[in-house]
Amino acid sequence: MTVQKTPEKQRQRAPSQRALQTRARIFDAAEQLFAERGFDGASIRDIAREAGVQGALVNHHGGSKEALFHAVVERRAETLAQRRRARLEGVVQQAGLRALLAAFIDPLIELMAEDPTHWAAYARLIAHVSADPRWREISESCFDPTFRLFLQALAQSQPGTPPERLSAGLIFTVSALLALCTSQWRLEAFAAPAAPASPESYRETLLDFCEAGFANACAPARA
Amino acid sequence: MTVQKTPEKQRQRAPSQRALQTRARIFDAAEQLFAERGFDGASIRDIAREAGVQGALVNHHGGSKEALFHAVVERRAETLAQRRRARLEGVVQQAGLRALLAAFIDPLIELMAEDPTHWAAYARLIAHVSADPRWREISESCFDPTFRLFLQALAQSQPGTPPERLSAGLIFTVSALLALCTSQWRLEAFAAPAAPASPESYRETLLDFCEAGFANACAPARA
DNA sequence: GTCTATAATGAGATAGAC
DNA sequence: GTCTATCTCATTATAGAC
Repeated sequence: MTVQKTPEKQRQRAPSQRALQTRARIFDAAEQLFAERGFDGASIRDIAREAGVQGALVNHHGGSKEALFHAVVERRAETLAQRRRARLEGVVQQAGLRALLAAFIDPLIELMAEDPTHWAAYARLIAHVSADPRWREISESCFDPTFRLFLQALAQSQPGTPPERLSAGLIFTVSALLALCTSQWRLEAFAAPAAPASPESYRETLLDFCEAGFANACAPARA
Repeated sequence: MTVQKTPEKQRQRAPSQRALQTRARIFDAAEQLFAERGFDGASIRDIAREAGVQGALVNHHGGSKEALFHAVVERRAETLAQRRRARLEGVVQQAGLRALLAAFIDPLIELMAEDPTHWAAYARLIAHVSADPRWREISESCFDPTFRLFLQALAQSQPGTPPERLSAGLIFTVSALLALCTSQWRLEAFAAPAAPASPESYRETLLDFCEAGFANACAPARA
């Protein structure tokens, strides 16, 4: 199906403050519910109720349900991508594997720490988009470019590694990162109840895991 | 919500061959569609059409939609769990990390190789169940017991490791395994088109990645 | 921009004949 | 066990008053 976004009518004048707030509330509610229940599990009505507006307003601001989903994902994608690019550029050529992976991993973890309400939901949303081939287009436009950027940097860091090993390694890293962001409850279910286990310590564990995994699965020596 | 399975009426007589085939077709269709589109994205009507039966038959054999979902997941869960337990028991005490992880990873990969039509769909289904807190009960009954078994074995293999590091490591491993099973398309999208990259080689990469990751993130020395 | 009202469709589930 | 027919409700989306 073609994407059919809200047709960009020529705006007569700038939207009012109230309209912008309404729009933001609708987007926040949609983000929350799409993240919790996925695209099919969240209805426009649910979103309207969560946002405290009438159902018709959701269609007015978001267009079709699919267009709304696209818009909600795209809303924060550039923020994440910019932070990742900035961190990547801050890593000098020979900075090593760990710094490279941290440049990919940390932005999302940090955004979740800065604004958990929105970014924890957004992380779940990314997980939905990544898991469902139906949203492949969104992935390609929002996340793949950054992914490829890191792939290139990793190729320079691990010269001679077959490209399919590099991409597999980064895919494993992404999946582990998303598991960490979306399955806090699962982590807590298996950890000892005594140890509080801070987010920072989990970030350390993830980085330890992926750094060594990458070094071993993507070692220059291997063919 | 309580699970509300199909009430187990006293059977008058054994089901006919035809009935069993119908039931299997319905379950296969449900497995396929739940795997592709998730619980909410797959309708009973879609499942009936895919199975080539009338809609009412789906309710007859599967009960409510939720009960059908439960039943479809449970149908193959014990097969997978048995293979994993068998492989785990075949690993002697000091066999090492790699053998332990292979005992967890290989059964699913092998089942997918033996019967791709059903088990590739089932792997996607596991991914849905694992990602959605709504199916936590299913996870707990179908997959968590095996998970804990491996956690114990890993604790013996890596003595002194904090338990939350062990569970995090195994969760990362599961997520990477599921990514490998469900995102073949993504792997191929980033790999060089020249290299065919067999499933066996991806299994190797995954094992290399997780073994080293575990060894580093769950090293006995760390506190 | 926001509301009410409603159209049009599809959903899950069941009754009852065969 | 299987089918037809149908109930009831929720869904997305739009029309049109304000």
